[in-house]
Amino acid sequence: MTTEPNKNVIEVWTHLVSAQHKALSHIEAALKAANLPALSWYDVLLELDRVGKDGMRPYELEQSLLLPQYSLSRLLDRIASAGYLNRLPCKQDARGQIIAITCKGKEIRQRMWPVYEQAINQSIAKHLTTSETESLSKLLGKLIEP
Amino acid sequence: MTTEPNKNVIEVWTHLVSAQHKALSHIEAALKAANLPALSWYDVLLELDRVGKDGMRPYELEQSLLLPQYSLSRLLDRIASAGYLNRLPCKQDARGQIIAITCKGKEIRQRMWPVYEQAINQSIAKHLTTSETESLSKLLGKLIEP
DNA sequence: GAAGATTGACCACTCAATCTTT
DNA sequence: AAAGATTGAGTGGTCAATCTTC
Repeated sequence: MTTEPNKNVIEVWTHLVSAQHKALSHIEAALKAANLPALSWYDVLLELDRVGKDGMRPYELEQSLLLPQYSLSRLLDRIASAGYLNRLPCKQDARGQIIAITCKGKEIRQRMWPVYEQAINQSIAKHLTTSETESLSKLLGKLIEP
Repeated sequence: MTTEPNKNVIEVWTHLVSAQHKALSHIEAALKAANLPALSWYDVLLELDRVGKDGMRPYELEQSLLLPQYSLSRLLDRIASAGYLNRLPCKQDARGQIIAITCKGKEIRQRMWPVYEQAINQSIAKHLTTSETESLSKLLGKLIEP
């Protein structure tokens, strides 16, 4: 809480970067080794799967994923090209569109999850006790608060 | 430590991504707003500044930074073009080279640090007590261990 | 004018291939 | 053959500009 230099604060930052990098590399490598799409695709497909067949608007996705509009636009292009989602015109607002997951998209997401989950467990759970996991989750939560 | 699905483990992962993303965005934005180079340049310049005027070999830098060889090679290109480091032939091993920070490089690194530090403090210290900071540092440390 | 979304140009990262020296 | 380092081609991210509709 002080404004003076604090060694532990710097260390939190460097450890945060290293830990995220290490876990992410492991997860992406596991997906690639299983011939599955990248993690960014999973995030999109998960959200679309949750809202079901009525789909959602891209600007709604922006908020849950941490992507700017132009970046999401191109990501959706690629996922749509692979046949995992459809883009439909939006009747309420002709500027926008509705994106909805396809059967093929649901299927690939289901195949991704076990690989993803196992990689998360290996990156996180293997290093911590149950109680440490809980503490870490709470502390990281504080960093995210506005 | 279990192999069964654990809600907190997933939450640690998602919070880790969000927290790192939030802090990184803030830091990069602060550097850009001050018309300073990106964070990746700082990491290189800091290592070079530490070893002093004798410089170091690129493959040594690879280990401290989390970059593959080809990625570092291009990063060094850019930093050298800006005049912040010199590439010198290596007499002991003609395959390699020595990279050393320039005066201009030292200067820009010194100008980057206060901006960087303040952004870290705003991203981390503002959200945590001293004791929480210490705990978080230790817990994140466990994730990095091999 | 503002919001939803896309695009062209540019920058940075990745992979595999390459070159030189050991 | 292995290690240090670079490069060409392809991919993804970023910025500013643009288009359409509200």
